[in-house]
Amino acid sequence: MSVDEIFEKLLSSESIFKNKRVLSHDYVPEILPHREREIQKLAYILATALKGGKPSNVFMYGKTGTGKTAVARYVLKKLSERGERLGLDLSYAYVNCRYRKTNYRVLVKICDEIGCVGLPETGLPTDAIFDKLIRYIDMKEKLVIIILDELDWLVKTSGDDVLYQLTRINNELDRSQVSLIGITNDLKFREYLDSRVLSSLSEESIVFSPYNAQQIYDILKQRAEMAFRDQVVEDSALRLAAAIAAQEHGDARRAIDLLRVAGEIVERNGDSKLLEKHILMAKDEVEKDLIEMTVSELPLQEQLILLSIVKAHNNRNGSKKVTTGIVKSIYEEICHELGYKPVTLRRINDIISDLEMLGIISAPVVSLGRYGRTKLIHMEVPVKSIMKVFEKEERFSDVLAENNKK
DNA sequence: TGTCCACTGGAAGGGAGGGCTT
DNA sequence: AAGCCCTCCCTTCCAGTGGACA
Repeated sequence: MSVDEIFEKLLSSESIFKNKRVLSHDYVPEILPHREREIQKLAYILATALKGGKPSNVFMYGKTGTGKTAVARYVLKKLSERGERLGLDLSYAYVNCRYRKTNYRVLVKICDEIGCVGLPETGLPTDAIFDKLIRYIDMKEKLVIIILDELDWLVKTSGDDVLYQLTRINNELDRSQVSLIGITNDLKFREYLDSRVLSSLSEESIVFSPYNAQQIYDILKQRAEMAFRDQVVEDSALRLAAAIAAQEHGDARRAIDLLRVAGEIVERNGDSKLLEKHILMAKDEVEKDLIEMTVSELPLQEQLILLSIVKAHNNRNGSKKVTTGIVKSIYEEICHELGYKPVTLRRINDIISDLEMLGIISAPVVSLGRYGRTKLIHMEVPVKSIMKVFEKEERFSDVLAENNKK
């Protein structure tokens, strides 16, 4: 089929989607099923703002896809609508720390969100940005609510300095006030925090438990009705998607991804109904895409280490364990062959930790007694998807060719 | 019971690539 | 242009450690 034909086909056939945007990550529906309790609690806390007071800081915990972000956005949206009607000056900033791992970038993003735009991505002292933020907020008499999503990433990579400053920002403000909402999916995260920051941040806390299959089904049903034309989606397909997502610790976002990708597959194939088989196809595609994208965006050294880990697993005869030391020696061989300068063991160790954070590998520290202490490295994703990325990279072709010979 | 392996992971710092202010 | 300060990736140095083995 030529490109023209593809376009033609897509345009001429009636889309199975009614409103595809409903299935995107940042869409917040009018009704959030099974989160009534959490919404109420957050609304109670934030309602203080409507009377001109400063709401308590809130800490929200819960695994990925349990609705934390959606609840926060939902309540904030309602709050600012209501605030507007009452003539209150209220604004909020949403920052996902996963994509802005430094203090500086988080601050710039906050400024950006509340309308203080045009700050450079790099260059200024962090303090200068902080001052700008304070001055901007204090310009008008207003309440600013800052949502810090995936806060654990920020604290793990650059400490809690900014968090500390933010929890104390009200001392610096004369006319305005700031409330913080911290969101994390790492339940052990509290341990990393300075106790002053923790107590200030968790004046209130809300815990989100994972959805079960029935609840995910309800969510999917709601979205499917909005997203697809009538009679397109089979109920069994929704059940299956819900079951798959429930297995993976009740992640509703994953379930919605499955539904969206399945819809795309249906459309691509020119089918008219979304069935169980499409969900299964979507499952593979979603996983593969995610892994391939992650791996292909890794910096050179991280790719080299990952390649070494994959090789170590391939070479492993029988029960030989893959440890940091083994990866290091294979990595050094590969660097030698390809003419790269190898990084030190200390750096390798950090890279292994990074790969673990990304979920590509698991690397718990174990003690082998007499044989020392090390990380025991396992693959957490199919090797095939990783290799697919490396095979496309010309710079690795030499090592891979030799690998195939063996 | 103590030793000692093979690391782990904190701390400090450097230098390349970049932007801001003066 | 100089002098700061930023991030990112990396190095050097080193104290700390769980548990198999002698």
